[in-house]
This record gives sequence, C-alpha cells and structure tokens, in this order.
Amino acid sequence: MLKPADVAAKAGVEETRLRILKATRETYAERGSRGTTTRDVADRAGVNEATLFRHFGTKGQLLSAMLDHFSAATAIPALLDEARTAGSIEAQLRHLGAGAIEQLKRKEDLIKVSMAEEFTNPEGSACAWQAQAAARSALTGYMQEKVKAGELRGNPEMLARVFMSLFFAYVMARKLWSDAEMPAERA
Amino acid sequence: MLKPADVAAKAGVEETRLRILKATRETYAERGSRGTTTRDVADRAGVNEATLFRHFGTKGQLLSAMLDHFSAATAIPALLDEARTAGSIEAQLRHLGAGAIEQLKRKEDLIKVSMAEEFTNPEGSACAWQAQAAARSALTGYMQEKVKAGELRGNPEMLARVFMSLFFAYVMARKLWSDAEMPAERA
DNA sequence: TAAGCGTGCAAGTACTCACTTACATGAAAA
DNA sequence: TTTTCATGTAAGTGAGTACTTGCACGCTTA
Repeated sequence: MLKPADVAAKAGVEETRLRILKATRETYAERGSRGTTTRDVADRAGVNEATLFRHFGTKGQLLSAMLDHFSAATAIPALLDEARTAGSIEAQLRHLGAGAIEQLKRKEDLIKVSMAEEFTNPEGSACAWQAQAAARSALTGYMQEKVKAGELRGNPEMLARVFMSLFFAYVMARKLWSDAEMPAERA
Repeated sequence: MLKPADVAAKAGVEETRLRILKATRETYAERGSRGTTTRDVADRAGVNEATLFRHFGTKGQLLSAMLDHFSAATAIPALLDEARTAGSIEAQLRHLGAGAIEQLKRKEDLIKVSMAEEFTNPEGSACAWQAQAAARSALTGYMQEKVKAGELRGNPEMLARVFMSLFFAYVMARKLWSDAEMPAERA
C-alpha cells in the first residue's frame, strides 16, 4: 500500500497542486500578496479552499511554493555562451539583449509584483531575486572578459548593472508608459 | 461667528490635517495602500481614529488627499531653464541629471510605492504619475531643441525616455541592489 | 458667561479573511 | 469487498479592519 498506490494517485494529486500554483500565480500577479485571498485562489483553481490548505498549510507557504516553482533558474549563462559565438561585440550585445527581453517577458508578471512587494513587505519575495542576482554575476563575468579583451571599457560590474537596468527599465516602461523602443542604441 | 473664528481655529485644524497627511505618507511608503490601516495612521499622527475619518471621510479619500498633497508639481521646467545656461551640452546634461536625482530622492518613497500599486491596484495612484508625464514632455521639448541644434542626435522622444529611465533605474536600483554609481557615463 | 467647534475616548457594527473541523463521496488499491 | 486517500461540502472561529456613534472636555469667540 505504499508505492504503486501513490504513483497512480499522484498523477491527480500533482495536477491539482499545479492548478493551485497556477491560480496563485495569476491572482498574485493581479493583486499582490496582500490582495490575494485564499478564497480567490481556490475558486480560480476550481478547488475547495480546504484542499488548498491541505496542500500548502498556510497562505505564506503557498506563496513561497509558487515563487519557488515559477522562479526556476534563468538561462542567462547559456545565453552568454551562445552570445560569445555571435561575432562582433555589437552583435553579441544585441543577441544578449534580445534573449534577455525574451526571458524577462516570460516572468514579467512575477517580477513586477515581486518588486512591488519588495518595498511593502520584504518577507518572502527575496527568493525571486536570487535568479536575478545570479544572472548579474554571470553578466559581470562576461563584461570582465570583454573589458580585458579591449572590446569594452569601464568597470565591468557597472557595465553589467547598466546593461540590466536598461532592459529592466524597458520591460517596466512598456506597462508604465506603453513604450516601444527596440534595443538598438548604445552598444 | 464666521471668519475670525475660523481663521484662528484653522491654524490648529490645518496642523492636525498635516500631521495626518504626513503619517499617511510614512505608513503608505512602508506598507502600501492595502497594508496601511487607518488605526496605524491615526496612532502615528497622534490623533484619534475618529478624527481621521472626520477629516477625510474614507481611507481612499485620505490616500488620494495625501498623494495630491505630496505630489505637487515638479520643478523640472525650471531646472531645464537653468540647465540651458550651463555651457556645454555635456555640462547641461550633467546638471540636469544631478537636479533630477535631487528631486526624485525627495519623493522616492512615494514613487516606489505608487509604482508598486500601479500593478496591483491601478485605482488612485494615477495622479502620482501626472507629474512624471509633465516632466517627460518638458524634457522631450528640451531634447528636440538640442537635436535641432545638432548637439544631440536621435529621436528626441526616445532620448527623453532613455534619459529618464537611466535616473529612474538609478534611484530604484539603490534600494534594490544597494547600487552606488554616479551619473558620469553616457552623455 | 454662553455658544460653537475641534478633538479625545470608548464602545460598537458589519464585513472580510485566514484557517479549522466534521462528515460525505468516489475512485483506486489490497 | 474493504481500506485508503484525495477531495468536496458546509459551517464555524477568531482576528483584523473600515467606519460609526454618543458623550465629554477644553479652547476660542461673541
């Protein structure tokens, strides 16, 4: 009564779990953590509120689980390797930019809200930034190479920051000011 | 019993009103709109909760009044005039940057939270962005001059956006990544 | 002195929300 | 069949919160 049972059952179990996580993400993206009610999430997931608590214990744990689940590691390092083979430094940066935007878009909703939460309640949102930090350190390494090779100049750390800020601002700005620039300047 | 009475009384009245607005700003900056409780604000203002409602009616109106009160018009146009007399184009931009940071810092708390609120509940925070929009249109005008004069090149609107994004990101980043760059690059 | 007014104080109302409990159902495993 | 287990249902608890009410105090002004 141990393994085979669980395996078969787990298919359904895992599916409801995922439905709940997805519903949590959507609600959270729309309303933030304080605005997210367990009732809303449960309804949206087509699941009873009790079930939600059976799975995740508390609202806080639910949010953590959700952030954990959807903030899987970025593919920035891979993207960097890819870029390194892309020819001229300008082409490399352009490729990098396009890839970064691609990735940011996929997590746009979470990133925005996590940022918002950062200010109003710096509790659990920290984990959402680990990926970001990892990406920056990888990017700093890349910049360092380029500076050493004489292809760029300046402080590598600073270059990485400015570069990320630009694309970050780009994604943010799209919602804020309905912006529409393509990253073709400053390389 | 109309005018002289009010004038004298209003001194005290206006002062409690300001205390409440200030307390609202502080609480709002720390906790966001959903996290701000009228009880907290009242306590922080050293005022009874009932008094708060007598003054502002509802929590929503309190927040609006607060945003209104503290989002007074930016001094960007004046700053632009000042900059125009500042010599070289680089010196002008530098002056502009310093001034902009000065102003952003003064409203940093409100800007951050308003931005956060923008995503989770786009209700009243709109007014906080009017100042921002006005600043950008003034800046676009300035850029247009410079492009016509051949001192800069590119799309003026885009230049204005990028310029603002840079400083905006700078202020945001300070809190997010405890950044510390001075705007000395890219002019 | 008397009136008006801004405020404090204390209790209360109505509602929302996180979280619980006890029980029923239905499907798969033993 | 019998057991197990994930889930549904329904009701409820306790805390927090927006907002109200009624009364008393004290200050300013007439």
